[in-house]
Amino acid sequence: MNKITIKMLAKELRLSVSTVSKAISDSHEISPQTKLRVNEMATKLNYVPNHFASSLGTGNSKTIGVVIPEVVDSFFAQAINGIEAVAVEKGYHVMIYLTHENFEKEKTILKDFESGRVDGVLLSVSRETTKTAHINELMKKGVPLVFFDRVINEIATTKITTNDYEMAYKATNHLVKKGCQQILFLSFSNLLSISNKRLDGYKNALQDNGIEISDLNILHFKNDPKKDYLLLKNKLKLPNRADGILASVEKFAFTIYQACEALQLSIPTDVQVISFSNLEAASFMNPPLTTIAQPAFEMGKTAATILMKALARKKSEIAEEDIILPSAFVVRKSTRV
Amino acid sequence: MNKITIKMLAKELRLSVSTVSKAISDSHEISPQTKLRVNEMATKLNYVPNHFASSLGTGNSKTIGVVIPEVVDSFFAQAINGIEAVAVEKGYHVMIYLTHENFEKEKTILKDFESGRVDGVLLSVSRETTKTAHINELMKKGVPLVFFDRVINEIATTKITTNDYEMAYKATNHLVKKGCQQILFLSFSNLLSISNKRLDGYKNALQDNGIEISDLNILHFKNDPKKDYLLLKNKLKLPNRADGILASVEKFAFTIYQACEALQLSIPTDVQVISFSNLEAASFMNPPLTTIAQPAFEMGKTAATILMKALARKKSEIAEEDIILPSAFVVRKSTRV
DNA sequence: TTGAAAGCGCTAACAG
DNA sequence: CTGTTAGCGCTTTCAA
Repeated sequence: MNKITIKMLAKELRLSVSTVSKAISDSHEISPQTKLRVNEMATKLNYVPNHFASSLGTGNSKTIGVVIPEVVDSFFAQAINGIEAVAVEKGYHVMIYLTHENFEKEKTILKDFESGRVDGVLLSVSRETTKTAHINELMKKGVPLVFFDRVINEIATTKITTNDYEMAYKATNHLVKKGCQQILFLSFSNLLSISNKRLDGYKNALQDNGIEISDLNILHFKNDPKKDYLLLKNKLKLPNRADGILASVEKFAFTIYQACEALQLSIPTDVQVISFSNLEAASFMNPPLTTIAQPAFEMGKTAATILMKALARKKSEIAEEDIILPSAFVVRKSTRV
Repeated sequence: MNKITIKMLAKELRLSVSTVSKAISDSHEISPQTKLRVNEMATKLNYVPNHFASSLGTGNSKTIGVVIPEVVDSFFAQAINGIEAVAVEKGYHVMIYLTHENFEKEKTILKDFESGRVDGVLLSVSRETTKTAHINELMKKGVPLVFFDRVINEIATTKITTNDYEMAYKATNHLVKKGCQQILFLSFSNLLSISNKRLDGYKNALQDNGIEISDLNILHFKNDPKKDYLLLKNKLKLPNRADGILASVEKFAFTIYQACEALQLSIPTDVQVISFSNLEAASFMNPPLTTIAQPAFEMGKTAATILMKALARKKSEIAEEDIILPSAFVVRKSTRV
C-alpha cells in the first residue's frame, strides 16, 4: 500500500527508469506501445509522481505563489478565482499567502520564495510596503513577478490595475454634483500608489469643482475597525459635518453605515456614500450602496495569464507594462438621485 | 547572484556539507561555535534552503493542503484565516485548492496529494461528493486528514462542525413562532450530511409545531444563480405562497432578497427570512438579515490545530471524533419582532 | 564534534 | 526507440 515509484514501475515492466520517465511525460522518443504499457501499469499500480523529486530535477515547481493582504475581502477572493482558473488550466498549482497587511510577513514570504518553491509570483503588497528590496532580490534570482491591484511603480514588471484615479475622480465629482460640499476620503494607506491615486482623483475632482481641499477631510484608517469607527464617528459629529464620503476599501462601508446609524444620520439625505467595493451584498444594503466595482476576476486572470506566458517562455523577465482594466461605477441609493 | 547551496556554504567555511546541514537545523551534535559560523555565513551569503530537496530527503513537506469548494464565501474565507493562523505559527505552509463544488476536481486534487505534496489535509467536500474512495486512498497512504464543516461521517477521522441540526431547528422554530406557516428550505445539496442535518432540523421543528412537511417547500438549489432565482421566484408567486424562508447558505440570501424585491414582497411583512451566513454585511442589509453565524475562524483554527498535533506525533491516524463548535443565532429585522 | 557517502525520486544528457 | 549514468540539494546513517 506504500508509495510506488518510477523505479518500481520500471522493474515491473522490465524497462529502464528513464524510459518509464519519458513515457510518462509523453516524450516523442518513446514508442506508442511502451507508452501504453507504462501508462497501464502506472494506473494499475496507482502511481503518483513525486512532485518534489521532479522539481528538484527540473528546477521548477509548477506552482505559483499568490501573495495578498487579506482573503476576507471580495476583491481578493474574486481575484483568486481568476488566478486559479488560468493556473489550473495550465497545470499549475496555487499557493496563497496572506500578509495581513504586515510588511515583515511579506518579506518572510518572498524570502522563502527565493528557494525556488514557486516558479512565479503574483503580488498585491501590504499597506505598509514602501521598501522594495525583498521584491528586487526575488526577481534578481530569476523568479518572475507580476503585480496586481496594489503595485509598486518603481519595479520594472507588468502591473495589473484598474483605473483608480479616474474612478475616484468620477465618484467625487458625482458626490459634488449631488450637492456634497464636505467630502471625506477614507484612505487605507498613505504609502501605496493605489491609495494615492484614489486620493488624487478625489483631490482633483474637488479642485475642478472649486472646492477647497482640507487635510482634515482625509482620514487615514488604521486597519483597526474600532479605532477607525471612532475616528469616523467623531468626524461626523462636528458642527459642520461631512455630507459625503468616499471609501477606498470595501470594508470601510460597514464602518460608515454603522457610524451613520449610531449618529442617526440618514444616508443619503444627510450623508452620501460611495465605496470601492466588490461586495455582492451592495445592492441589498440599506440603502443600496453606490460602488466602484473593480474587475477583480479579470484582474486576477490577466495577472496569471501574463505570468504563465513568461513561465512558458522560460524567461524570467516580464515587460514593464501597465495594464489597466476599467472598473464600473454603479450608482445606487447611497447617493442622491 | 545565483542560488546558493549548502555545498557552497560548506566550501566557504571549509566544513563538510553534513556539518553545515546539521548546524542549520540546529542539531545538538554541532558545537555552538560552528553553528554560529555557519549561521553567519548563511545570512551573509543570503542562503535560502531548498524546500524540495529537504522534502525529498525527509519525506515531509511542511505544508498542508486546504481543499474547499469556494473562496468567495465569508465562511470559507474566515476559516482560511483561522487555518493560516495556526499553520504559520507552526512553520507550515498552506496550499489552497478550490473544487468549485465539482467532485472530479476534488478527486484530482486528492490524487495529487498522494505523491506527498502535502503532509496533511483539511477538507470540506464539494456538494456532489458521495463516493469516498479518493479520501480513503489518501488516508491509506498515510496522509492525515481532518474534515471541517462539510464532513463525510463514514470516514474515521476528526470532524469539525457546528451544531447544524440545532440551529436549523431553532431558526425554523423561530419562524413558526413569528407566524410562518409555509416555510421554504433552500438546500445546496441533497447529498451532504451537513445539508441534511440542516434539513432535518427544519423538518423536525415543523413537525414539533404540528406543521405538515411538504417536499414542495424544499428547494434544491443548483449552484446556478439564475436558475435558482427563477425557481425561487416561481415558488413565491404561487397563490398560497411561502411566508418564511430558511437558507442553508450565505449566498442564497441575495437570491431571496432579489426575488422578493422583484415580486414586491416585503421582508419581513410578507416573507420572513433567515440564513446561515457569516456576512459582515448582514447587519446593513435591507432589512438587516437574521442569521445563523458559524464560528468560521474557530473551526478553521481547530481543524488546523488537530492536524498539526497529528503531524507532530508523526502518526497519520487521527482519532475519530466529532468536535462541534456552536453557531450564534443573530436575530435581526428580516424576521418579525 | 565533524566528515564521507548513500540515497530520496525524478530528469536529462549521452550512448547504444 | 531504449538504457546508463550523473546529478538536483538536502538528510542521515555510520565512521572517524
